[in-house]
Amino acid sequence: MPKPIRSTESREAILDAGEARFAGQGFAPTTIKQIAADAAVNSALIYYYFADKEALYGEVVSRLIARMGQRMSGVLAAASTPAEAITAFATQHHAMLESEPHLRKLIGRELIDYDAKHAQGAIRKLAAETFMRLRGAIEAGQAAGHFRRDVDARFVAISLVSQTTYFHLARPAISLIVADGGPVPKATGVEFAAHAAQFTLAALRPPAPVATP
Amino acid sequence: MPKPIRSTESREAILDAGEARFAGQGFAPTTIKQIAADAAVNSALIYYYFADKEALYGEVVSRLIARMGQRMSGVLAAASTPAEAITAFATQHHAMLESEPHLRKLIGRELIDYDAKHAQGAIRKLAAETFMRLRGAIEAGQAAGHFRRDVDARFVAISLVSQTTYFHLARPAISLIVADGGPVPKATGVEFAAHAAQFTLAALRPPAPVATP
DNA sequence: TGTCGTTAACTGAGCGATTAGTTAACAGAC
DNA sequence: GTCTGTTAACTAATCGCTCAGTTAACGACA
Repeated sequence: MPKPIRSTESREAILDAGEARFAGQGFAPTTIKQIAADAAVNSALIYYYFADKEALYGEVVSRLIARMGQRMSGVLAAASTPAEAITAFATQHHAMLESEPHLRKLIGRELIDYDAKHAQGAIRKLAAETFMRLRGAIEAGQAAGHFRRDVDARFVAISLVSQTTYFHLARPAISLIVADGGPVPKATGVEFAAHAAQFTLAALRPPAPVATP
Repeated sequence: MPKPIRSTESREAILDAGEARFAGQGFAPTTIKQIAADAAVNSALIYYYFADKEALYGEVVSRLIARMGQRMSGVLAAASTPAEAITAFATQHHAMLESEPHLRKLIGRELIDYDAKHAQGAIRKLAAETFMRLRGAIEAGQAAGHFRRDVDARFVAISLVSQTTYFHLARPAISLIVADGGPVPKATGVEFAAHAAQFTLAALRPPAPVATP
């Protein structure tokens, strides 16, 4: 039977299917035939658009990280004070990891399995744009005297990111701690994101000035 | 020709080889033959000691997590004040992740790929013993009035663990931030662990009392 | 308007290599 | 002589990837 020509539609479908499969099962256990079936496409077509399985994987990962960077950069750009930037970042970073379920697994695996080699470019951009914006906000707060100055702004930014990220990455362990082994309630995630922001702001609070008699 | 009988020695060798391979490459890409070769053992012997590849993997992961829990519990038990517990935990947790290179990858993958299902028991024990000790130290500090009371001690403990863990998990990304893409210097890791402890203690510092006129 | 050439999009069939797991047999210890 | 530990040889299945084609769309030219 003849085949309808979908052109770039097929390519997108392959990328979407690949994202879901690679995120859900990992690289090796995912088969080209699975992706083809999910995308409703002949498996050979995948090799028409992508050099091989790994090249497809690379595009999937890069696309996802770029999406994440754009979203977080937007959040930071919209904040009007350093404190607000920190709060907004924590809240939105958590929300993003909650709403894009593939993110946590795909990026986690890319970092662990491949030392981010497929996403080099995307991660470099993430570091240069999104992370730098976050660091800039912290340094602005330090310059204005709202935050203590005796901490490395880069370290503070890492501390902030680590909290929201880890909460999602280590979900199965967290669930034992906050939910007795059951699924972590959505409200708890929101609470924790708020905690991370407050925690960070509290750590940045300048020490009480010494009384000058 | 048959080899001399090594019994439990062979079993241990298989577990060790499995640990290195599963950590280095992940579950699926690791083959039974590779493990057998590394352990200097016939591949069929693996099926003599373990039901299948997955059962072997489960034992490898559980053994590793148990080792980690024991070490960290010891660190916490040795601390004499809540503040010292926090500092010691951060320092030693970092040191452990540095000295046991398999930990980061194996546990990361177990959390992401399998929702910790192979390590259920080991992680449950970790949550009940090690994590509870850490939480207890924080609550003791709150009870004694050294730490502010308006934070959930469980969340604080997660915030602390997340920082040291994330630093190692996201190493390829961190290297772009603190080392311009090169390998993260050992000293930077130590500095960050110290930062995490100070950061946590700063966030726990009670707010300056309001002057009562 | 018709038709011819070219190219992009797509497919069915299958090769070659790999792998988890099995089996039947055997050596040494007790 | 039986049980534990160990092995070589084998199987059944899977999977990445290639290849030799087919089909649809489009532009050029008569």
